[in-house]
Amino acid sequence: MELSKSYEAADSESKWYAQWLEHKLFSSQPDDREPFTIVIPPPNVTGELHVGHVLNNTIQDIFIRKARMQGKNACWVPGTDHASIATEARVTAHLKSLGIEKADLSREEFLAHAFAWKEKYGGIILSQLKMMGASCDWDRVNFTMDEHYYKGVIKSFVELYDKGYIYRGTKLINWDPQALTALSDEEVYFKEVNSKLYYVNYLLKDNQNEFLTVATTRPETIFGDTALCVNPEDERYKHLIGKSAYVPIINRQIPIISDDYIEIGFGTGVLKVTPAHDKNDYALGEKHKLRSINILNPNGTLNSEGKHYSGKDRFIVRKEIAKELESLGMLNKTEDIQNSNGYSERTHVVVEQRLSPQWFCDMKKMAGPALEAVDNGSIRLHPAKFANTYRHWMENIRDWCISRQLTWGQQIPAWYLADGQIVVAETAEVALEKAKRLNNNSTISIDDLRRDPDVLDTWFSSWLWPIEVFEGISNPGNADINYYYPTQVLVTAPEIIFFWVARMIMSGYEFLQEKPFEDVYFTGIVRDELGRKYSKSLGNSPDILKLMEKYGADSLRFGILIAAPAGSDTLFKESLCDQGRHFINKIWNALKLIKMWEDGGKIAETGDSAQVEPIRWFENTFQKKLEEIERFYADFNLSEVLTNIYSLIWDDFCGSYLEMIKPYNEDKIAVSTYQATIRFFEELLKLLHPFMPFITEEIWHQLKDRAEIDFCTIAHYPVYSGYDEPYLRESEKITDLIAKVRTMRNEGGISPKVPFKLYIQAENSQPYRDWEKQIRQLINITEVEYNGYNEGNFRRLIIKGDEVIIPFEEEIDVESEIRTLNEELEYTRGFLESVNKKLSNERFVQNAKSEILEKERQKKSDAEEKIKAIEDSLKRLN
RNA sequence: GGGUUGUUAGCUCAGUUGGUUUAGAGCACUGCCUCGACAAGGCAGGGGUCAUCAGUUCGAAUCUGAUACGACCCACCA
Repeated sequence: MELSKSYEAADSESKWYAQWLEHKLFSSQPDDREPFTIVIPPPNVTGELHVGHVLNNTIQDIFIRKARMQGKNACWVPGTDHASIATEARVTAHLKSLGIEKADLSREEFLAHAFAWKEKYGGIILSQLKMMGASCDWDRVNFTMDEHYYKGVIKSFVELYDKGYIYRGTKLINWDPQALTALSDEEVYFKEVNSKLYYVNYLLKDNQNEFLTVATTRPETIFGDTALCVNPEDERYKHLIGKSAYVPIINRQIPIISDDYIEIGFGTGVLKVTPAHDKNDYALGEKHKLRSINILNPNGTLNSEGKHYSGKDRFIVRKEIAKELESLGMLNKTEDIQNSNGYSERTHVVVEQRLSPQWFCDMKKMAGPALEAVDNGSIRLHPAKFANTYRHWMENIRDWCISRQLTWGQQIPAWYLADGQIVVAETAEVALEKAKRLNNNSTISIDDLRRDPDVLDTWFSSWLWPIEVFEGISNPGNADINYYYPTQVLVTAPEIIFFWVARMIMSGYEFLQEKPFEDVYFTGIVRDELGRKYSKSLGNSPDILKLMEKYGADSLRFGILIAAPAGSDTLFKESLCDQGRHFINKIWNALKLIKMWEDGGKIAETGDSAQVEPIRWFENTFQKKLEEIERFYADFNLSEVLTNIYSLIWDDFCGSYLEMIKPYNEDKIAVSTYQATIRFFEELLKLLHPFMPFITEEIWHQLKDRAEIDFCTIAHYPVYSGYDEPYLRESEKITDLIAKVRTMRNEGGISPKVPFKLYIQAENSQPYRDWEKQIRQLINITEVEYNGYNEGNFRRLIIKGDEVIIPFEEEIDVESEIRTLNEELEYTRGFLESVNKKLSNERFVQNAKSEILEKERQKKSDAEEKIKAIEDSLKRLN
């Protein structure tokens, strides 16, 4: 069959993916083999593939594919996350566009709409993962709102409640005024912003002509002020402690208290205390038994405490109240300052502190074993530096606010009785039984129980992911969880180390008394070529689908992996995909060359001993590189793995080996050489397969006829078996000779087409004799003569300690010849001197390891030989 | 404020416990080459006082300290 001129990625990719699925190559069931399990970090069900997903999922695919080829039972579990805030917002907006208000719907109706929406639009990302070549077990797709998953989350809640870890309490929490829900500390991010510092005057009760000036960034919160506070040591204000002042506008009388929390030098040294809207103020309020006045509605507008500002948004009030204060003469001045504000991770609006009753989970007990696991290396983080970050967070862990005022999510399994009693149970029926027992009253009916309307934080379901995808909580002790858990590698972004990774470790030990995974590989952040994060607002995100269409999934995978150094960010640009495409083209052309031999009858039945050396050389080179590649894999350094495979294929196989064995003119290639070449090609395809699954599968099949189930995807991965280092060093003489002759031709302007004769002066000429055929072929040599010294003004090259003489028909420039040799002589002498300096240093000879000493001696004798050869050459020239 | 981390060629990065040459790769750049796999290519070449200073050592890109600039994380700011 005629090969096409170039590789057609689109056809090949859809063809092979379909075949892989048809033959169930990605499916996994427990068996006798060693399991190798990865659970995907579940993308939001609303999500679409972006460049970060490509990096993350390609890495997982590489690990999974390699493990599969190494004979392990590879299982990659895919799925999506219900992402309660994001999805609820999307569904609500969608309904609105249809003229339906969420407020008009019952809980059940809304959920029905949400599930319908999810069925229709959700999970696009999973089909996009397939386009990327991800070898997930698609029979195991999980969703965090699946029936078993929902049940597992509820069960875990009840279990933790019964243990006393989960409790209900009224605390100051982070409030998202747009999503109208509580948030955990992790869902708030801080950003430096330009803002104004307002200096507001508070009149003193005792002397209505005097005032205290308070510097605040939030003048709209004065309605919630319940004290002023100064440092007890502050000489300016000492006499006022215990007195009172009036809040401007509303003229409420508030006490002036003291606390050493106040920094004398900061602002005016006077703090207005607003316990309902600030964490530190809240603490002060508790300590000094102050009133707490909530001035905000849930949506961020002021409530009736805000008097004539009631109903207006906090930011509008801030501007208006400044004007009013100014008109009243109570605004001393304003200053521009930089301060940091907390924003909602989901809606990106400024978060408010709000006092409200919520559900919390006490994490302190769970943190113990989780911290221990990372400290003692039972779980390894890559790069290891993240262990410090992890430890710091774990040691300072705070209670987790797990309730959300939303509908889309697992509803909290808590029921309230009329008197405020709380019953927590997996179902209403069990809750009723518990309520009856609790009150010793069998007349309580289901109607007396009111279920908490709130749902759980999405992360309260995600933290069970490695367990519940195998139904380890809803159906404990089943065959899957016993076989696949703990999983092997987790590949994720460092941003969610606290959100997710740390919590999975805690839940693993809490629910299964076992770690969830052995290694955690943190990818870097993918940035554009200017080092900026990809973001919607910058509009710099590449369209992944277009890139795949243009370059193919393999090239995209190549592009993103080659630029992803271990432990730091990835700078991505489209030209990297181009490099991937060039690479594919190179491999394709190697295939074409080999096919040409077959089709052109270039294969000879008889053996050819002249091709023994290239085969031996490549075998050793391959093994040497394989050793390095395995080392980089062990270090999770995938870009270096790929770089090495790339150069092994491009430089060593195509650039050197194929050129060495390529039949010229009427020559033929021995069938043994041909078979060795096919074998090498196969080994290379296997090495590359985890990175570029499609092109390798395509060539795997083009290379020879195969049985129906013979796929590169399940071929046996190459095994390192050692190599002959002295042999490889010896053959450097040949590559050195070839390169030097080419350089000489280049510099002398002598065309590669001009053939010439070679004289080689060498103590041991055997290596040159073994490679003579290749030498003649690669640098166009008509004849090689050994140790037959030739008089005359000829070019001389020094190969290690050997001398190579090239006679030309034309005159050569003796002067430049001498100059070149002198330069080399000078360099080598300098080098020898540095070696001698070391060797004549007694302390070096005494202290250095014997192998290093040996190396230095080898360097010395090499350099001396070389100097002698150069000097001989110079003598003959003079 | 606490912590982590970085600074090596024009760009992106390697450089293993200090000693494989007087520091490497890819991309970019320069020259030559359409020669029967491949111009999406081949062959060759130029380019770095390893951020700065001091120290340890027989020996430092590598270890220590300081300085400069940068990145990130946590806490937090009236």
